[in-house]
Amino acid sequence: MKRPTIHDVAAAAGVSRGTVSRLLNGDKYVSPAARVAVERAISETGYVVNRAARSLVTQRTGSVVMVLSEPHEKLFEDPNYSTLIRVAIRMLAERDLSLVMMLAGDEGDRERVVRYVRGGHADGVLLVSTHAGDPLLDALRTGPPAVSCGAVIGRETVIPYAAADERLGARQMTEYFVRLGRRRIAMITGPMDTPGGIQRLEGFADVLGRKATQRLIAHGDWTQASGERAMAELLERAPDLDAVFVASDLMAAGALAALRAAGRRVPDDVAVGGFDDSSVAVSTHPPLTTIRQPLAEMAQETVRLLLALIDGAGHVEPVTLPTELVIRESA
Amino acid sequence: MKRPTIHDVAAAAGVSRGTVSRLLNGDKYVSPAARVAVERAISETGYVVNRAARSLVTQRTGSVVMVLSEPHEKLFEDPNYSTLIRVAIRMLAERDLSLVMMLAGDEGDRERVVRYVRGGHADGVLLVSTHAGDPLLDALRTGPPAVSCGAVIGRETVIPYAAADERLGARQMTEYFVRLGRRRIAMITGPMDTPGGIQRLEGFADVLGRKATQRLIAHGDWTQASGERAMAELLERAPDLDAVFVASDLMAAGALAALRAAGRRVPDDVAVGGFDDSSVAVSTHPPLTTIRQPLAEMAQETVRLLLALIDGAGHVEPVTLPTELVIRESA
DNA sequence: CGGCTTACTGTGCACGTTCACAGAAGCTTT
DNA sequence: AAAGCTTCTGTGAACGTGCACAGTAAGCCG
Repeated sequence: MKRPTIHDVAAAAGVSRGTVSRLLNGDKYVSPAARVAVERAISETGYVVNRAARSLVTQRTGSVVMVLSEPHEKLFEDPNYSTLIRVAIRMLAERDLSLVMMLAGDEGDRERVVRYVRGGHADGVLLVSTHAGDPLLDALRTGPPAVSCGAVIGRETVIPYAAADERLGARQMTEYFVRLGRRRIAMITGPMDTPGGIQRLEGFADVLGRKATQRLIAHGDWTQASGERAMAELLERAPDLDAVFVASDLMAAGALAALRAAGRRVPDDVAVGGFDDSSVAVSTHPPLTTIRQPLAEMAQETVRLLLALIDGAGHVEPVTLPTELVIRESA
Repeated sequence: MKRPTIHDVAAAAGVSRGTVSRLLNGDKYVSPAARVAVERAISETGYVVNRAARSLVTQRTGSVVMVLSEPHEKLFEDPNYSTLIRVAIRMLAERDLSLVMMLAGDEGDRERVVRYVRGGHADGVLLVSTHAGDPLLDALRTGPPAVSCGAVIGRETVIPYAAADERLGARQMTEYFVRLGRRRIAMITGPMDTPGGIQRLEGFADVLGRKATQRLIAHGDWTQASGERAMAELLERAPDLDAVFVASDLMAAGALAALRAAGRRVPDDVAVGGFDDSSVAVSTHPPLTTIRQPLAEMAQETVRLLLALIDGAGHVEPVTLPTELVIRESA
């Protein structure tokens, strides 16, 4: 039992291939009579266009590829990806585009992605958590349009993006600590080759100025374990700290564990602030005071930019969205 | 600048299309001389096969679709999906298959999935968290092979799956509570139209027999909020409980919050056991004693089953993998 | 009535592969 | 020396679609 083709539909409707094709592609020149005949024929035969055949002639694939650049072990530890994936699937589906997922954690993966994209297998590329200097970036300069959720360090002008105002968020948290009367405010940053790593530290320094000494700054890699390590390190270097701004909720969960192990009470002895307002923020004890990123909107805007480019827009402006302080119990 | 085709490669190598195609598809009849010439021509021209053209003639698409059946709001709240996605992408990539993601949360989504699959746009279907009686199941009876990660209630014999031994895991936790000397052991289950909902309750009842009264059982829907609600409900109905087995770590995180709100100490007053050993298990306070599911292996086996079916295996046996008790601080 | 526009329809070709087939060349067997 | 393998190669057809183009019919205008 073969799948019906456009020929079968045409025959059943008593018209030619061309007319069926025109209806399918929204051409205006189809008579009402032909329209109903074809529509009936389509539902009778259960016809579905063959994307491969269509791609072959249109040179479009009907799919967008999401490239996840985290090394494999850490991938997805952060629940934020979920929102992005969900929103992307939904928005693309409305345009009849499907979402293909690829990993770019190691060299082999990256090569595969490049082959895939260069081979014309996707109409657009959705970059996620791409680090500065990723060799993928050069390889993707030619080919279909690419956008990123979150800026790509060093390519801000080349690769359009939608992102939260990281720097603003960091300022909001730091100012809040200051308002609370905290004196020795430390920070645990993300990796310094990601926008979240760099810009959240910048916002922190914006507020504290020269008081933001190296001694009070430690670095993590977004994982919970790294947050715990960094916190232990800070407690050693600066036992008198009374607040810590952690650049992600997940790392903050690690920091809480380290503080507990050291016998510090939160928020009494040490105030803790996270970033993201992800689902872990409410499952820690105490629940995290954090900075909310409008993740759904970011995802939405990112996809919107990509769709615009796919539709032929020569240039689109990056989008920056405001963050918001969410006060819970950790500070 | 057009993309090179197989013709260009053939011309550059001084052979015919056929020879290039044979090399590409691993046919054994290619002379060593031709082989090197073609390989050089491929790398010189940067040739990549056009999947659309290939699909057209082979009737294969080179892609597998993962269908996520959770309603949209809850989707991905559980970090377990991450592992599955990651493993699936990797394993499929090795076979040059790409992973397409689709949602099947509402009627419109489901229709899209059916059209997609029926239209022959995927070589296989990977079902995730499909609930009993999902209309999708009937629609997918014809078409490419489908497997599920975790059994599909009511279709265990029709849709092959790889799953953890849910019932065993529930027994392990319940027995552990008994060993600890707990007397009034309650349970918060998952939704009763999912295997995790049903079988974890069965394991619980296996151990406690008639002591597993309705009064000590509450139901959640896997979300953290539902865990919190269910715990509050249990505390009301059975204030004397001294242990609670929660069918997922995420719900257990919610239960911990409810217990804390009620002033119960964990594990002193109430022992809490989770299920999954997901990332939230270590970010709660206290860290959760839980049942580890071998998620990576489950994902791996699921994909393996699907690949076997795609390769033409007429029938494959479902796989059940053992669980393991992980003792932390909550019990 | 001829010419011009508008609304619609059918047809041939191209897209880039794979596959079946035919055939050539070299080697072994009868 | 003929016949039969084995190894390798080239060629035509087919996959199902969209698009450019040609063509038809009807309506309108002068």
